[in-house]
Amino acid sequence: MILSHRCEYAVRTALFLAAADRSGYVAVREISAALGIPRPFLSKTVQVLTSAGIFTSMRGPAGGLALARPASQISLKEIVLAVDGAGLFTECVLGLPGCGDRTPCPLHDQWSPARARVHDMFAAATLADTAVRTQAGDFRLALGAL
Amino acid sequence: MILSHRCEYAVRTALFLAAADRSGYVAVREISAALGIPRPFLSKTVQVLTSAGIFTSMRGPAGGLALARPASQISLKEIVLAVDGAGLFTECVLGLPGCGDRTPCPLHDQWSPARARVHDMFAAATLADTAVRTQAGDFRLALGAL
DNA sequence: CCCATACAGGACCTCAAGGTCCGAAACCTC
DNA sequence: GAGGTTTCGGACCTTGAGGTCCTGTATGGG
Repeated sequence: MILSHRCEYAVRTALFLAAADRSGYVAVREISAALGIPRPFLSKTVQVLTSAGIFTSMRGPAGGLALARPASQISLKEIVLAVDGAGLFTECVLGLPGCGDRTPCPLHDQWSPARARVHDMFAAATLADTAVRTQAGDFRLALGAL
Repeated sequence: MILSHRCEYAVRTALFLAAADRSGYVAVREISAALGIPRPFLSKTVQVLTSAGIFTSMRGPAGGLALARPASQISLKEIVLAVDGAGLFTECVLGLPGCGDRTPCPLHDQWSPARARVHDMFAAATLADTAVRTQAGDFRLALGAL
C-alpha cells in the first residue's frame, strides 16, 4: 500500500471539497456518506488536515469543512506530507537508515529516480486540476459514481 | 513504507546470498547476524521464499539456505511478489477497488505511469546485477558496512 | 546407532493503525 | 438565552503485521 488508508481518505475528501466548489462549509456527515468513509474515522482524519492549515472548519449549524486556500494552491503532496509524513519521498527502499547519496544501499541508484518520479507526480498535481478531471467525466471518488 | 518490513528483509537476504556466492548452504543464523535481522522472524520470512521456489534449504549440519537458481535469473520483482503480493504494481493510489483504464479514479492517468516506473525498476533489477554493486564498493546491506 | 546441528512450523506476545463511540465545546436560529 | 446542530477530542475496541519462543524433523558425523 503506497498511501495509508487514512491518507487515501484525506485525498479523496480534499478532492470532494474541491469538486463541490460551493460557498460555505460542507458537513463531515455529507462527505462520509458520499464517499463511503466511516464518519467517526473521517472526523479524526480531517482534524489532521485542519491543524495543518489545509482545511478550515466551523462548528454549529451550517458548519462543516472547507478548503483553507483556493484549490489551485493546494498540492496532493501537501496532503500526503500532513497525513503520512515525508517517508514515501525520502525513505530507502530497503529500509536502511541513513541511506543516501553518500552511503547508498545497492538499490539506491535505481530507486532514487523512481521515487523522485512519484514525488513529482504528487507535487505537480493540484486539487484544482484533479478536481476538474473528477467533474469532467467518468472519474470517481467512491465505489459507485460520484 | 513502499515495501513491508518482511519484504525488505527478504530482498536483503537474497542479495546477501547472491553476494556471498559460495558453494553450499548459508545458515540462517549467519545471515541474521550479518544483516541485523531477528533470527526467528527471518526464519519465517525465508520459508515464504523457499516455498515460492526462489530459495532452497537443507536441514542438518552444513545445512542452510541457497538460491534455487543462478542470481542472474532472479529479479527483485519476483521476491516482492512472493512476499508482498502484486498490490504495489496493480493497486489504485486512492485505494478504490476496480480502478483501471475503464473506470479510472481522478489520479489514475498520472499514477499509472509512475507505478509502471516502479514496476519496471523491480522487474529489471536482477539479484546478480545488484549483488555486483554490493561487492563493488561502498554499498551496504546492513546498518554498518557489509 | 546416537547425537549435535539446522530448518520447519505452530503457538503466542506486542504494538500501532484502523475503526468506533460518546461527551464537550462552539455556533446559529428562534 | 434556550435548544438544536455540528465539529472537537479523548477513550476505547479490533485487527493484522511484526516479533519471539519452543517443539518437531531431517541431515551428517562420530
